Amino acid sequence: MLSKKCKYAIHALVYLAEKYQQGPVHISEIAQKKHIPKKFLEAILLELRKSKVLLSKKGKGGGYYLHQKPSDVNLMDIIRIMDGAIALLPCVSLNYYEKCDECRNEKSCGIRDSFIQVRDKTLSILGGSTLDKILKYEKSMASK
Amino acid sequence: MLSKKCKYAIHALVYLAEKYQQGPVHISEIAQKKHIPKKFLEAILLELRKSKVLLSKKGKGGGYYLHQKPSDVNLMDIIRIMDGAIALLPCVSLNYYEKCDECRNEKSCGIRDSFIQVRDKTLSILGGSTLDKILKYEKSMASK
DNA sequence: TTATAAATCTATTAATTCTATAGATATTAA
DNA sequence: TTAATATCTATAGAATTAATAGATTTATAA
Repeated sequence: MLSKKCKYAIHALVYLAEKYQQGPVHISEIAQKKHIPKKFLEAILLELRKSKVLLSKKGKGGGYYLHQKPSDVNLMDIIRIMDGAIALLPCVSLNYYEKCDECRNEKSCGIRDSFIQVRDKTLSILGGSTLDKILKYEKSMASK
Repeated sequence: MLSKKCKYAIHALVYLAEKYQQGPVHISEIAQKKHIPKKFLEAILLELRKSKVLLSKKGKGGGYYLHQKPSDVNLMDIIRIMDGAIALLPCVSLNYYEKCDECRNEKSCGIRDSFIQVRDKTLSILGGSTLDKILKYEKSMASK
């Protein structure tokens, strides 16, 4: 399961993709529209800014906005920033690998093999899920 | 990420699949061979017994053993028993569904769509990963 | 120059979950 | 009757998650 923090981050980013190139958006606006606790969202957006996903402008008329085009931001990257590993086992993670105590010979571990498959499929789907595709999907479904 | 409890459960079950039809196996033996804290493993095996995955025999010469053939036990079922939902979002889970506060119209949510794909691929891979296949894989790799 | 509105930073906390352990009890086989 | 085993109840420390509070900094506009 993704953490709430991560889920909030995704929703906030989809909202900012909708407002892409329309100037900075207030935290309060996002919090209200997406039903996210404001103070919590504050910390989330700050984290996304530090990871170069967002840019911000302080002071009056300030707010947050996307650093890149919506087509350059995907769910895989967001989840890794907010929650860390995507793989279901540490010994199978590409970015957050940790050795497993249970098996001596990693290569012959039949458990790993299944989770490597899950990891690769998941990365492929999430890596292809960009903010613009998510928006397009929502607009195509809204008319139905 | 799977919990350690779940990972321990999988390793223990693979071990019991190896000893299938060779009588009950002691907790201590599994704990030692798989490097799992004994008392923790105790709770895990008890949970698997209550879920009908294992059977047990008390007293001298007792222990735990598989209730079904190794080909009838798969990772999907084990993970659901130990950790609950497999889906990455509650609003996309088949067995542990929960409504999402962030989106009004679930059907038109572009985020859900991606996670439904991840869920289905994951279930398909894990559902097909049975204990006997895991064992076969290990034996085929051990000779290399 | 000043007032205001916004992000930023530091700290804290409540709740929950995870991981693990301790000790008493029940059961079975020899 | 004894020893070996699972079973049950309770507990607890650690880590993580989710959320809040309040002070500070920065930028804009009047």
